[in-house]
Amino acid sequence: MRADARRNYDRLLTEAGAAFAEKGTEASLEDIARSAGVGVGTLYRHFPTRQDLILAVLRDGFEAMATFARELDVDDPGLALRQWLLAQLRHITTTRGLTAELAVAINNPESPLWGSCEVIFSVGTELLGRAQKAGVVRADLTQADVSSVVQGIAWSCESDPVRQERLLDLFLEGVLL
Amino acid sequence: MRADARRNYDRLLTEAGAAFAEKGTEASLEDIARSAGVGVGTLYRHFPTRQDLILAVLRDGFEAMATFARELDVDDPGLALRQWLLAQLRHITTTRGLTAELAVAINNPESPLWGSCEVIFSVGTELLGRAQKAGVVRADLTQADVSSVVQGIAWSCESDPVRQERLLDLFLEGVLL
DNA sequence: GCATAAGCGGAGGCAGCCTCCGTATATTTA
DNA sequence: TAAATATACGGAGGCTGCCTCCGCTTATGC
Repeated sequence: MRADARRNYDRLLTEAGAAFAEKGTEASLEDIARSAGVGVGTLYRHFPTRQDLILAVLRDGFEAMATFARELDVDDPGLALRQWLLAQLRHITTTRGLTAELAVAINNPESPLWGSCEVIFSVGTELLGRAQKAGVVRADLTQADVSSVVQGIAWSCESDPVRQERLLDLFLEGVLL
Repeated sequence: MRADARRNYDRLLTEAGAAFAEKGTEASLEDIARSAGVGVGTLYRHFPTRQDLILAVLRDGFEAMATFARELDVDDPGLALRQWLLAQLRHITTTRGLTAELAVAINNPESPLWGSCEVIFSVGTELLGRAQKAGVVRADLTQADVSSVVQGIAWSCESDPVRQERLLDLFLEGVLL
């Protein structure tokens, strides 16, 4: 790879990382090219699709993550696992787009979307309350917890209902008394 | 509201529902207007933003969901809750966009994105394995389960790290021995 | 230094977003 | 029922972002 190509590649990666973190993964590619000081043609030659660019940015972050993971305390595997998961949460969150508005709305009465989530929320609360009264669900669980977990599972296994069910069961086994 | 306006509103809602289910929430609004047999101007008058349209479609579905929930077996609250959550998963999944490519990739060796997820996956497997060997995590848990749950939590509480942590702990309490 | 392979960049065609306003139609009034 | 009025319609047009294509530039090897 020619020296100038390498330089442009690196600049694009840096700028893309900043842009995605700030504006989400839908940030304008022309803007990214501009702030890297190259033409769009150059961007597209290095990263034929947006996906490719996102992926390259993620890969960068992944390496740092892996390093972090290898340095975690070996003597306390439970704690280490937890720290690892937390770090991942943080990383995913900074690179993820903004599609979560609805997921936020369902737990936030201030949101303009709240009104139409209310029915669902109250019905869910009712069912949860009943299950708790019957003593089959731990009492400290809130409807907000439940809806977030459900949203999350739905999203993360969008095209695999079998996995969705498995994860839901995993969650419930910790929740059912 | 004038009769023709009502008619167009309903048509738009129907077509939008179909389009979002088929192509995700990024479906072209001009296409939706066209298939509803109205001009884009009409679409934008009724639904000033894409968000408004998505919301209206969801609201439609929510009503059916609430009806379903009210009919669930009162004598078995645990089962009723589970059925309710499953129905929600299904509903969310059909209306959600397609941003889940990465979430899928991390559990799918066939995906073109798999390569760069591999490091993360193997490091995670390592940490999980250690925790399991130490007897602090149940043995039947897989790395695929963990990464899906983490992705899901990250997404569903994107802008609220406190909630993220709480949900993670909820999950772990069911998982830790 | 020269040849040439490698890389650059931005014009241009296309698609989707959203606004604006002249036209059309439902509803009200007399 | 016909005029008056309020309400709603539609699509042209301006704009932004996507992606391709190809003539020009520059690094590299001899």
